[in-house]
Amino acid sequence: MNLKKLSTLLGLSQTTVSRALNDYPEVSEATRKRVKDAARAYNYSANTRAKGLATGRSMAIGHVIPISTQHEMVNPVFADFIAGAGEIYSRNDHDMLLSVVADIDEERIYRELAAKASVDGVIIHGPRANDPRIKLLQELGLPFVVHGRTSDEVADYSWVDVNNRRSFQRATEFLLDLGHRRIALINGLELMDFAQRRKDGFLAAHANRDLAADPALMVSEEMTEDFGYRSASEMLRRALPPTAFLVSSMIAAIGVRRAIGDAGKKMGRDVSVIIHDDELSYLPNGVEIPIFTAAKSSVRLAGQLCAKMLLDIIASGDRTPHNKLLETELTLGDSTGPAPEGG
Amino acid sequence: MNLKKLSTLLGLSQTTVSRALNDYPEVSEATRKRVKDAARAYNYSANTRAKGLATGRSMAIGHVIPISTQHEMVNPVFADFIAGAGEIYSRNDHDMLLSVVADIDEERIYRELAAKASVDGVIIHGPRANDPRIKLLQELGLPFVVHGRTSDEVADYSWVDVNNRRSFQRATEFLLDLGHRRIALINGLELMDFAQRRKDGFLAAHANRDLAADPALMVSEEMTEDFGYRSASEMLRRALPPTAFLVSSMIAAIGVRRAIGDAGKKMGRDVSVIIHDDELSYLPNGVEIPIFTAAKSSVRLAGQLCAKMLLDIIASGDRTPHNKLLETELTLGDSTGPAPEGG
DNA sequence: GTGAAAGCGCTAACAT
DNA sequence: ATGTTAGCGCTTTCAC
Repeated sequence: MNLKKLSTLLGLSQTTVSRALNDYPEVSEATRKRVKDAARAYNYSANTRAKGLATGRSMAIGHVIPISTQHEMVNPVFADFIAGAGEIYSRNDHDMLLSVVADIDEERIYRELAAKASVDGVIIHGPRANDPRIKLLQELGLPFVVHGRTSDEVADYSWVDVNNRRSFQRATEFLLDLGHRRIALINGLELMDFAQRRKDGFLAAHANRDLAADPALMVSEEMTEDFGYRSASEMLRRALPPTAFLVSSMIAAIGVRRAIGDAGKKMGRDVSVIIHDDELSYLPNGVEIPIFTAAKSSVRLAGQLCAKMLLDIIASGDRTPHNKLLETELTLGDSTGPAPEGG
Repeated sequence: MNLKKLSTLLGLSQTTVSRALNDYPEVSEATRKRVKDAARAYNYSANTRAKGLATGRSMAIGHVIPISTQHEMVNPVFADFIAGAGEIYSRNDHDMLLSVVADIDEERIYRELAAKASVDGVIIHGPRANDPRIKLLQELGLPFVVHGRTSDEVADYSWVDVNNRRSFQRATEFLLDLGHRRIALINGLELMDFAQRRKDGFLAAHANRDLAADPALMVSEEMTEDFGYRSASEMLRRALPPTAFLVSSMIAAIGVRRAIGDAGKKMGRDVSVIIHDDELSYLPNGVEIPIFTAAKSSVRLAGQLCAKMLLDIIASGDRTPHNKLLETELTLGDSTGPAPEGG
């Protein structure tokens, strides 16, 4: 079924049928109803490509998922982010175009997306210091929203970010208040902006109490489960092992948990850094070594906000930077548990 | 830059330029080179929608990601599956269209994808018994490949599946050979085809040795971490707790591990059900309670195969069912560890 | 080996 | 309130 057939069937012109379906005001209500009923009856939907060609818009948003060349690994938070964004897109009749691409090839992909005009805008993930993608997209004139920020640039682009610094500062303060003095920070690659901010928060919490964070307890690498396992195992074998872990990713936290189990320690309560009143991603259990991880729910929310912001920008044609900093909260469950043995 | 401008620039007709770029044989090599160089220089790529409109093909594959209405949860294996499929698509100049949709709305989405002609084919995930989507897509004439199978239908559709039955049978046999007699099966919802097959394999392994599987050690539910934690905790509190766990999902396995830790048991060696010579997803450590999970690598491979099969089907126009059963192997690491205490 | 022209299915001026 | 027409950017006969 296409517009031509449908309009012949109805004894109307293509124009009128098109206008009726797209809610143009000049069409009479009687006609509109007749047209819409017929469209439903014949299961008619306008051909995406023809519509896009005529309007010059694709009604699609691109997400470029860079896959680590080293580990062939997809960052698992994408699943939740994508789910959040996808929800917004389908609610606004937009499609989501996914490009899974080796992180080396990212620039080429953006150029292609722009040249082929296959999307109206893109979402950028995991910005790095002085990220070249931002300049590129501005040059290409392709609207975009960054999930995260890069510290070293002026804020001349739109972004949505979790307040990483503050949430890690508070998480650290929470552990310090419990009496922990040897807190390990298992962090992401420091060239990633979020890892840098989280570390800042971790250090600030110590500094505010005139304590020194032990550099030997701070590691940063690509966040694999193996990395969590290796680094935590090594730390736990030391004469003075850490009494708590602050872990920057869920995946690495799995490895950390395994290491704690192997070391014969009890698993700690998981405390999540969460947004608003969203639920905990882990249930609490007996506290001995607390582990903090970022909650899935916040990632999903970030996906929704990025998507909404980008659609707004595209619809309004307004290219002045928008941004949104998501404040997080610590949710601690019903009891804070005992202080660590060695003080 | 578009074809018209490019051809004027070159002093050629649109036709010739188009033919040169699309490797039509009748164009002279000299012209082809000149055209391709110019295209690169001006960063020209054919507009996706115009090309699609002219050819009647979208060069895009749809993936409908159903999100559980109960848990608002995305099955995390999608990340790896998508990564595998995406790799194949980009290698073949296809786009991937993702629709994240409440599982209730799936049918509507398929109808729309077909009506709007926004994709050339789709991949179906997580087939259930007598899955209505299969009939629907056949009716719509939209080419598709199913990731998984439904047991109750004749094989008149194309699918790619892991040999779930056999891999779980072998995993169970491995545990039985180690001396385990109380093996827990933490399984997915039994209305999902894969869960049914895995259970079959589990039971077959017992039956082959004239052993009876304890029904109280077999649970099935939507595979959340919480489910893994709850069910394993409960089982471990019993007078006769299980000595090994066979877990149907990585996420649930995290919960199971947590429960094992809480119960004061040591974490088991992780043994993965893997395909071919792909690497282990977990490193082995001290054995006490073995846990089996399906490896991520197999999911990625399945994504690649589904994608490749679908592209082949579309290219050839051949609608006779193709299928592929992926055989799995157990990789056991370097030692099998001690038998369980209570035999 | 190259070009002219029609047409893919739709929207958007411009009539009426 | 409805219809006519041109055109979005490409591919594809058909002609030379």
